[in-house]
Amino acid sequence: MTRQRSALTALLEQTPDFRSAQQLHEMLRGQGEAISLATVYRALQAMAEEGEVDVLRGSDSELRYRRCRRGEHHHHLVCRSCGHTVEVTETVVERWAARTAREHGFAAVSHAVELSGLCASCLDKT
Amino acid sequence: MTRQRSALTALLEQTPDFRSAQQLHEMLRGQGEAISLATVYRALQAMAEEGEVDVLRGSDSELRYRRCRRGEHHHHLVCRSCGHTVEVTETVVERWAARTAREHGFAAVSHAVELSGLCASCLDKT
DNA sequence: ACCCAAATTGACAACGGTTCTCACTTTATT
DNA sequence: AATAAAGTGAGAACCGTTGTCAATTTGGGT
Ligand SMILES: [Mn+2]
Ligand SMILES: [Mn+2]
Ligand SMILES: [Zn+2]
Ligand SMILES: [Zn+2]
Repeated sequence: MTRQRSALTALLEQTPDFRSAQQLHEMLRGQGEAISLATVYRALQAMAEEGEVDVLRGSDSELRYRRCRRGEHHHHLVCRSCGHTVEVTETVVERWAARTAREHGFAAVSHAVELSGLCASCLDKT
Repeated sequence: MTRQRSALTALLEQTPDFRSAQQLHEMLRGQGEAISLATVYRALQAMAEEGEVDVLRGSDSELRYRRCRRGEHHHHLVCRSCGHTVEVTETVVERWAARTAREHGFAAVSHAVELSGLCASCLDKT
């Protein structure tokens, strides 16, 4: 565990919304940390493989990362305006996915499910 | 409607699986069509905006396109080995998405749902 | 068929996020 | 302190995609 990694880990711990590698890098620089962009990318992808952070790809092509509270499998409801994120755990979708796969003779099926909309507070501001 | 566009349209019509812009370009070149890669990109993105083709982004960062049979909203069950694609229309997920959004005070919620696994024929080959 | 404005095309440069390279520094172990 | 292994930084390279702009093609009016 290096200085750079623990700085990133600490930052993720106090960042509630999904952020891109570049955003996280800027945030670290902004608070005086000396760290390179390449290191941020490497650390994030290592954490993602370990399941320590969740990865999300928006409509654009850039990945965004988040330290999620619950360790178990879940999905995200993300505000497309402010980024506010709600973790959603429910078995309805998992059952649907399993049933659909079985009906079509598929196996080893994984699913990608994300919801994006406008959160209550963003709706108030209009 | 130009020569290039109709060639691409015809190709998509007889291509059952999701293909990338570059793959489609190579296929057209392979059958003797003179068409540039930029034109393929432009045509595909126009068709996507018109809803004439569906767009899917896999684990990598490249987009894949497919002329889907049903025009209404649906999801895809894709074989990660051979690309074989099944269109899935069911209301379970839509209801779950709407309910979840409402429970958390979100509005204007859209959902991205994709299933990927191994199809029956790919399973046989093992 | 001809004219012409508008749309489309092709070759190539540019872009943006990400990954690679490799010399150097830091870490962990003895 | 000595040493091997792991991590880092700067910048180049990568790759799918989008932009540029001159040249070509298209379609509607005549
Ligand atoms: Mn799930
Ligand atoms: Mn749906
Ligand atoms: Zn919001
Ligand atoms: Zn298959």
